[in-house]
Amino acid sequence: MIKITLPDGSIKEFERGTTPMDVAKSISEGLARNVLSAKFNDSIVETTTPLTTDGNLTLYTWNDAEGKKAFWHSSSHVMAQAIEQLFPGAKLTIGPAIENGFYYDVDFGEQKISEKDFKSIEDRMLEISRGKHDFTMRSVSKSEALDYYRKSNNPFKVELIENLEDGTITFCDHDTFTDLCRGGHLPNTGFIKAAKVMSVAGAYWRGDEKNPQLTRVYGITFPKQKDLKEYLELLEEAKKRDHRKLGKELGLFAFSQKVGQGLPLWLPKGAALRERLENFLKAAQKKAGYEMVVTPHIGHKELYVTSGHYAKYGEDSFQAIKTPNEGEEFMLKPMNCPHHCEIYNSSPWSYRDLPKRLAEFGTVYRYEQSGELHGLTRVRGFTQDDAHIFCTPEQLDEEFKKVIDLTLYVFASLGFENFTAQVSLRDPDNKEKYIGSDDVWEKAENAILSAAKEKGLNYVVETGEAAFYGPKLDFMVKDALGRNWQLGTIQVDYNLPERFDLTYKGSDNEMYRPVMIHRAPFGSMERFIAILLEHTGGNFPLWLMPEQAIILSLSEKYEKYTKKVLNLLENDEIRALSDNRSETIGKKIREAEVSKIPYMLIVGEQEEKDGTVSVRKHGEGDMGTMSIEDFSKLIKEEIKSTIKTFEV
RNA sequence: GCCGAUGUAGCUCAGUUGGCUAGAGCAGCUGAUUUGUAAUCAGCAGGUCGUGGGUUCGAGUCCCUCCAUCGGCUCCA
Repeated sequence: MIKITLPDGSIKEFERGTTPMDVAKSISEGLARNVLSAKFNDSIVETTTPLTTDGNLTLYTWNDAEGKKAFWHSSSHVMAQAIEQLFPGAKLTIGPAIENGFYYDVDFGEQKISEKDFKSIEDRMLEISRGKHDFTMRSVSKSEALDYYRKSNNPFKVELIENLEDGTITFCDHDTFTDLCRGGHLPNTGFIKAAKVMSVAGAYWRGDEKNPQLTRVYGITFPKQKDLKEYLELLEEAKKRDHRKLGKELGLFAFSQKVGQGLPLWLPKGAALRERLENFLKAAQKKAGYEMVVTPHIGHKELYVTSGHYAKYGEDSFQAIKTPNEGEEFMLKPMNCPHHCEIYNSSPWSYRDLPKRLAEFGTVYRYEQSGELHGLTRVRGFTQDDAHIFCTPEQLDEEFKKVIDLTLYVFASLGFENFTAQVSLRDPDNKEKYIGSDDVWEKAENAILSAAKEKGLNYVVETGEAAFYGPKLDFMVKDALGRNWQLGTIQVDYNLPERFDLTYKGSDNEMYRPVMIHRAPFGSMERFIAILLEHTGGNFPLWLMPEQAIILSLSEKYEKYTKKVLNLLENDEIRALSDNRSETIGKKIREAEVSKIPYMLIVGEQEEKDGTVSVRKHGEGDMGTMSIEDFSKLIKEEIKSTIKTFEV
């Protein structure tokens, strides 16, 4: 007999060789019907794996992330089988579960796959599922495994197996299908009741551009048809919050083929919105001891040779601009740091002057490959809410933590609660991608890790994600479709101070090297506004709204009173519009609702007589009649409650 | 840049197997209406069908080039 401990702490005895499925059955028939996968002593096992020792067992259903993972991982086997049957000769590579569904990378060889084929793949998948084929794992020797895939002429699987250790290799079989697999499956294919092939895309073998390109087939499956329907509806809803669509509808920004791809044009309402955001951050930065600077949009090539950016990005950036007579080369600035270093160098500093915090809303231009551009989130010309802090090594820790506070303040003020903090470190196996010595990198990485820890940030560590001159702490936020974007960033840099020979005089009259912090709480105005649009669906906090209220007159007869109300609101610095057209009030309300104006003030005979407005709130409806002063007060209170001042 | 898809009026979309002068709703303009909480009525105007080439008696429709956009990959100072 063995002792199995369940998550609730209870311990039950079972025959040696009992399976997780048997345990589920012993608890309840219902659980047994719903159990999808299991974890035994920290490793994922099949529901049919015989348990031979005492241990902790967790059973997973569709409601657990692990359950979904097993579901989708198993589904990728089923899709692979369907593809193999429909596209004979297609070579399978890898097919993992992802956040929403799964994919399989396939070498289709000469065959083509497109959206037209999706339906037949889905149908075949469901056909296979209905067969209720068991997933069964078996161990194979390395030579056996290699033999199997050499015979089927699949160099990808051969390569994978060559990198595996003999004795650890397992295959998974279901129906007539066999795949190299580590495990973690549903009991059988019958659980899959709904299947959808979502899209195809090119993907490089092992994620390397130099390798051949495979076709990645994305799919998703569900235990109920209804779940699939809901998922697709959710995607439709998310599309309504797409910032590209909202930005156009709300008149915030536009693009022009003539101006060039990835170069946003800010329309009056969008420009005003940006300005409000800038002023919000400027006020906080002023309190935090930053000073504003302004630098040009171009810089001499030598500037970037010094910074190292030229060596790293010179070939892959907008090319140099030349002066007509002297042939001097200037680059469009891709970042502000070199300019700020030269501001630092414009006068000598004492340790007493530090930290020096230089801030600039600096517009930069980067050549992003055309396929990488994406609305406002990935553009070729954008404005960073940039600042560089030059401090002594002793001040670094404190300064870094202050920047975390500022960033958290920004995020909290704009309602970004679900962000991920990511510490991006150097890839220790690819040191040639970075500049600077090991010693300096170690110092910088430790500074970030300890600050993040001390601030109690819930962070993940990603190696190989650092900037080429230093490690970073990034604040990632998801868009409407769940894609992660880096917004705020804080970076520690010992390298540029070296390259620009930045110095300060210490208390001992010796010269020292300052440390530099690069930071941008928004990241860029463009990306931040894009993500904010997707989070709010265009219903920004009242203080940011292009228009806060619109006065809707019942008929042209009340034009005079409308003007009076408008004037009073303007006196109170409320951004308001008026609509005096000879349209029905229903139409005016509808248009105001569609354009997401937070408050509608309806005025007619009664209001004019009493000096009041009839207030309607966007998305909510009639709030009743109140005096103009009371309405002003209402607006002011709402703004006050959503935006707090930054406390240092 | 690579793989796949898309591109018709300001916006959302129709447009048969290639066949008369490319349609609709909304927005716009003109007029009527003077309105009480999500679309008043009528009329008018608006398109080199993304671009350039080709096939054809004939191309929005078929083929190629380029451009832009969308979903991914790679990249992201």
